[in-house]
Amino acid sequence: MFFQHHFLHSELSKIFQSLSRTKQLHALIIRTHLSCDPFYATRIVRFYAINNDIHSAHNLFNKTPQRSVFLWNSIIRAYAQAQNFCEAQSLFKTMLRTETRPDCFTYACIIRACSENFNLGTLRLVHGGVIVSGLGLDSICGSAFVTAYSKFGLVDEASVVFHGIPEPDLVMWNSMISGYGCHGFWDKGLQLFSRMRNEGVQPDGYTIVGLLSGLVYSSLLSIGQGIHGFCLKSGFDFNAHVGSVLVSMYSRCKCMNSAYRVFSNLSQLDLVTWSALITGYSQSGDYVKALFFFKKLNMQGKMADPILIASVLAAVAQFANVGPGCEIHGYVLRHGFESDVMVSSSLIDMYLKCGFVGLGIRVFEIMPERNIVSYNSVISGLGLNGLASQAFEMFEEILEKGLIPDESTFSALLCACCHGGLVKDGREIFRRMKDEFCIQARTEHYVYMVKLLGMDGELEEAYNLILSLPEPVDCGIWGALLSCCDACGNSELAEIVAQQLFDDTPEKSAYRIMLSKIYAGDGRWDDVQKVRSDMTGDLRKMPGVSWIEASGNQLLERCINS
DNA sequence: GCAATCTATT
Repeated sequence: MFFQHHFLHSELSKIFQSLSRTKQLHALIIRTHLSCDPFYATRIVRFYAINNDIHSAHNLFNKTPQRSVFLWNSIIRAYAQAQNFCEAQSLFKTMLRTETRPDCFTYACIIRACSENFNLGTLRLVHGGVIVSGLGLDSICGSAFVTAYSKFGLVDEASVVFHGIPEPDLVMWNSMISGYGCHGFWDKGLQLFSRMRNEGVQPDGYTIVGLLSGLVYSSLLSIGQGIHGFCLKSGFDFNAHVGSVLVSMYSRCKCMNSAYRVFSNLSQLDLVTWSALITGYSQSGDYVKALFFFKKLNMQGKMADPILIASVLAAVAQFANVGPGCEIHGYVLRHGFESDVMVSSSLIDMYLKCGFVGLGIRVFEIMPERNIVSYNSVISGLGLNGLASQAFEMFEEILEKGLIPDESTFSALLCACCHGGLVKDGREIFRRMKDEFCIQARTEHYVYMVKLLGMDGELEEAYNLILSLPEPVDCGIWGALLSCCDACGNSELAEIVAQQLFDDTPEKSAYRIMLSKIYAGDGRWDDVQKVRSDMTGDLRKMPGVSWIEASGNQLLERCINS
């Protein structure tokens, strides 16, 4: 008997990565009549869950009469991790009717499940339950609440929970800093970081990740560099997660040299880090490097995932060059990614942006399963290629199939109307979006409406539409009207619109260039001179360069604007 | 003894 116990303990201390080993161990425990012991049952339930055999885990749970809080937590967690929130919740409710009281870990698991399941109502109920059960000031439950409320975008509520805990632990600080970071409140995150250090709490990798994730604009580069400096001093740059977030921070800031430097110094590179680098090159317009690193990844025998493939295809689609896109299509077929909705939608997008409408539609037609994202890709691509009537046919198909159009669907349709000059259809679809589908118009929708009206000469109506919007109006919307004034040669309205833009965004030179161009068209050279002389230093426009590839030759076209 | 709250790429 002693031997058996000794043997079992040494076996249990190993991590069971294989289902067959778990089954062997389970059989052994049944033979030794230990299967009713909640200690062994908990371990085996956990092993089954790790090996994705939730059925066996549940069976064992059912057969164990004495259920400790550990055993309950294991089975609830197993369902929550398998995304079966219904079963997790129903087990939790059953648990509440037993004598075993849920502890902070039970609640933490349920709280997380509520946020992953987007169930705010249940989250609030659970919050009440936690307070009633006397765990209202517990920092483990508190951290889970801070994270959950943040995921719902309710950062203020998260902060109320955080400030209600008298002695926050490190995880609690980290949860709040991440909450701020995820919603772009990098300044509040930094303030909290400095408070935390003043109170003598040492940050860890999670803290740094939370801080860095808030830096989403290239104007925040120097803040990111400061945090990077702190990482170097504190030795956090060896942390794989921190390294990966540094790569993506520099990528977002379009600072690819630094991104690559961090990347090349990392000792363990996983797919997320590779993706961060490749996406960075893709989004900063360097598709050659994006493809180069994609190939390098493959040469190391690592397999890309749908997210990375979509990102590389987006890089290729920015250029009217279908060759590399076809190569990636081959890769997709070879590795069996064609059934992934995200991959197929990116392929459609790529082919249509490169002007290969037939190929894009073909990919769409053979997709086994189409969702609203795939339809949106097709509609937007058809619109770009001037095929507005086909775009509207697709819209009808969405409705026939019972799919629900979203904001992007209407964006794509309005864009199609702009390209085709379909003012009447544009007005109608804009009205239906609001009245019939109860979708609130966003900036991009107004930009398209203003363009559509303005290009048709209805400048006054476009202007009145903007005036009817609540303040502050996005500069993209005013900018759209300004370019319409340019196209219609209306310098009178252009002056009013431009003044609005100069007040809102004095640092953007594009609008000043546009106004000077409008004056020039009117022959008002004195005014041209005045606008130009207002532009000093950084506001001066760089000469534009653009190129297209035609039958293998690069045609370089240089336009001197200054 | 066992379960264990907070991290990165679209």
